[in-house]
Amino acid sequence: MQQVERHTLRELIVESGLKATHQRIVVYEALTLLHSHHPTAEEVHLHLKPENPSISLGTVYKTLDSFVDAELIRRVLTEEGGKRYDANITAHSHIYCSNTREVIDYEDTELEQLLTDYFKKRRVENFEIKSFSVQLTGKKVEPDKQISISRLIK
Amino acid sequence: MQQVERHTLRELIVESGLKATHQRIVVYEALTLLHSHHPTAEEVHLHLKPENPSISLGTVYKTLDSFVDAELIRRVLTEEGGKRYDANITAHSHIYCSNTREVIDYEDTELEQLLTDYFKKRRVENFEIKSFSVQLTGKKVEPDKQISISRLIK
DNA sequence: CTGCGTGCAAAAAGTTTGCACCTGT
DNA sequence: ACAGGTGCAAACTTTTTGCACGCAG
Repeated sequence: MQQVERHTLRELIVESGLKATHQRIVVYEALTLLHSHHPTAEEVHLHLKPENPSISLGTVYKTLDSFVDAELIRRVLTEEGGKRYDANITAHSHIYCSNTREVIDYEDTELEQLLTDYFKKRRVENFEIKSFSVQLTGKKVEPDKQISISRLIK
Repeated sequence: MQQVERHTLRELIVESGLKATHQRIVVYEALTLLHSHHPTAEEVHLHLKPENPSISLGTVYKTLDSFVDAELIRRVLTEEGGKRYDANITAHSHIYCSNTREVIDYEDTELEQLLTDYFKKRRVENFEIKSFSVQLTGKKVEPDKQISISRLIK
């Protein structure tokens, strides 16, 4: 997902039944670039403004909504109450750091497999499950090596 | 949790180091009553108004924040972007219905145990995990008996 | 050329804050 | 008595909406 060129983004958008406008392409591109940030609409807009001064925040909101509807991207669950978006729609989990309020990707194929197997045999009553993910909450513990210059400058 | 009388609620609040004011007691009570709704601050306020006309929405917001800080209740993760609260702080998971936008409790001790065991042996790097929960997303499938008059009227 | 998408600005929703007054301990 | 909590209203943040214009198919 890291290095997808514009041509492919356009195709993905068209395949979802949406018009591939310039705005949609750059919003999608921004999401893949900022994927580890799980950005808000405003963060996407901020990121795009320098290169695309005319793009409006309203359009970013509408675009993200269309993408979610089209299942091109997904909303990230959050305790904070804001809307965050994730271009990575493959099965993966998230860790919420209650200190920094970040949402960090947690990719663990063994865990995904464990749950896939579990839900294969155990159906939930009156419910058609589309996806599942594990939400971990905790606190980042900085390893020594991460006490770098950027920290000391502050 | 269903049937906790006011005396006990008061004790829980005091034990968390908070003053047991009338407002806090009724807010907590409302949360336990509406627990399956995972209400927002506004829904709690609406529920309380008839019996407590003078309680202000601002106080409900502040009270819920204090309760979360005191770990008396927890925020419910949501895709919608609003803040929802849950008085049930025991390990349990949630199902999000993309049709009705409800968050439904999913209690499955086998699942909780599976995950507890899994995370007991597998520590997450640079992270101190405090809690985890599984988020299922899907669509409610109404069983026949639920096709009731209210549906046909529409 | 046609309808969906965009930009803009205003409005609505949701949440926080400041401050004078009140109340549990 | 006094620290902490409450009510109220204003401010702020975030998201949605309506509409005239623009552009992809």
